[in-house]
Amino acid sequence: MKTGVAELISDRMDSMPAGERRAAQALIAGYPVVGLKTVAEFSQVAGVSSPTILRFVARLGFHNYPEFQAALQDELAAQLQSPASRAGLPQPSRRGGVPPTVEATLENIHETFRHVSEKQIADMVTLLSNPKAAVFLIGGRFTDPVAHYMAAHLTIIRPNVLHLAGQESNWRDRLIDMGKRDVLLIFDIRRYQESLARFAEKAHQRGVHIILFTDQWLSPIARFARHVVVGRTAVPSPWDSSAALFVVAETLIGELTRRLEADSARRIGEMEGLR
Amino acid sequence: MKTGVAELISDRMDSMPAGERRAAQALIAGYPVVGLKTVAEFSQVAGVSSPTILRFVARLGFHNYPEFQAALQDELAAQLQSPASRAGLPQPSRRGGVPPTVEATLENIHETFRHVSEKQIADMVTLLSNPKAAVFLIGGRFTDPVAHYMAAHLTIIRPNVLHLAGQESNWRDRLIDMGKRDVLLIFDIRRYQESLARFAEKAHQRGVHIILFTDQWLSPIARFARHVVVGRTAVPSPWDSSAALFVVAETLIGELTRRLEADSARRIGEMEGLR
DNA sequence: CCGACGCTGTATCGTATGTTACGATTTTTG
DNA sequence: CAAAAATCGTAACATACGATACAGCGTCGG
Repeated sequence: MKTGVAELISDRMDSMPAGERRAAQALIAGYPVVGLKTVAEFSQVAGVSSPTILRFVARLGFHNYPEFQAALQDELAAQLQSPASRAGLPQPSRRGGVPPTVEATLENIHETFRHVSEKQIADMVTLLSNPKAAVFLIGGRFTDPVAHYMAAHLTIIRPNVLHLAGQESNWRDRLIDMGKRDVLLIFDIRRYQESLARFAEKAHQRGVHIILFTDQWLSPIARFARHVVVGRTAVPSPWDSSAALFVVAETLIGELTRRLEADSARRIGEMEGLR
Repeated sequence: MKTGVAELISDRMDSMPAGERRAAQALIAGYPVVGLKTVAEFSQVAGVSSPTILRFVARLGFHNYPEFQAALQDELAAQLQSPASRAGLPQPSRRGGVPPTVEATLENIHETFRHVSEKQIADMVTLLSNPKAAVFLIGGRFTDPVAHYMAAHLTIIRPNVLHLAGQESNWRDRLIDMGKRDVLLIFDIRRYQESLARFAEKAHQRGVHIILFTDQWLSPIARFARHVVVGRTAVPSPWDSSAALFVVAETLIGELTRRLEADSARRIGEMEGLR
């Protein structure tokens, strides 16, 4: 039975000393190329000494280093030569390659983007690309980190970005600063938070453009939103998954960065100068 | 301009002597694996002598054999890292909707879970399932929201969970509370933050179990980590993507919830009662 | 607190590897 | 057809590579 080197590693990884484990991680990170280099180079990449590398390969069951390299080469040859190698056979042990909940997540992301048109994304990016208009972000109990993540990026590429966090009384007072040209990004999945809905309504009354990220059951805030992004959240797990919304957020960040390229490049340059 | 080795060969193939041409054909036939073997083996496969191999690589423009091998390795590394070559496009039916960056993200998630074994996940879950041991979470500039997201869930299903946020001086003092049984979850992708590394080292000296979420270039914290999760972050965008790490985090949350089902159900019940 | 064990790095050794010189053989050219 | 040129293989060489012995160090158990 020909068991792959990568599996050998993940099997015995935990029964290894610290140094050899570093070797294992370095090999996985640059698989399999670093294993084809010399022992000295390998050791340097892994940050350990040469003998540790040799002990590492010995623990995997090889009698010497060349034998270990030969195994890698055979594996590589088999992988590259078979034209059907694209289907994802490299892990014969694990069926489907990924755990079911991850598979569901992948499916969710895919499905989410089938319903979010590129035009919709472009429209939202346009809204966000006006540097005069302020951008506010807020989220619910589990989704606020996603809002935070998005805010961390937006702050870099454009001014007037504010993540509304902390005490409710804290951000409620920010309503006073919101005007017709401004944008409010809300993340809200079930169970939908009452406080968020109240906040959204007030903002809506002030003429703020609301962009809502929610799940397929639609937060009540959708009523006030200019744009609604529906992300699939169902996974075989006790929790809902926010991964799809996370990816949508990253996509918006990327697109907006592209759009503002000229301006944001100068801005980033200035920021570097301030260090 | 970096022209591939294979192209170099086909360019100059016809201006080669018979022996070197045999070498070229042998290399193309088993590309690039035979080129990574020793000169003697290469010569044997090609059916020529060692010096002929040397003259062959010299004609391609390389000064010596190791330089030639290094070029092959670089080429191979670049080829393996770009997902387009391998897993390719397993979904030819619905390639329409998703933008390229999303496609890359999906591929990243898939690839990430090829290297994270289920056993590794199970081990990490075991570490996290001890309610006596405290769990601390921290992240870098862009990844701290992911840590926050994970903390929000963990807090519900088990006690002694603390997200280290805010001022550096703030969480540094928390070291005093960390002991040998405790677990520290760190998210760190490039550019790796100096402050995080210092913190990790201190925690490591106190005997804390460190679980590291990083990118394929391995944060220096890997040196101190008991478990290292390598997430793919490359996307066709100015930013790196944290989506893969996000999904890993969700997976851990789900698995841990399942493991603690009995305890956490009672705990959640109590929480409901407190409203 | 102390002894034993295991892990890791430094230094050293033998050897396999890449490299070069030179002569044999084939191919080319006048 | 002969001489010259070019190509190729055999053999000797030097380097650097993998392998090993040993000592320092931290860690665990008594």
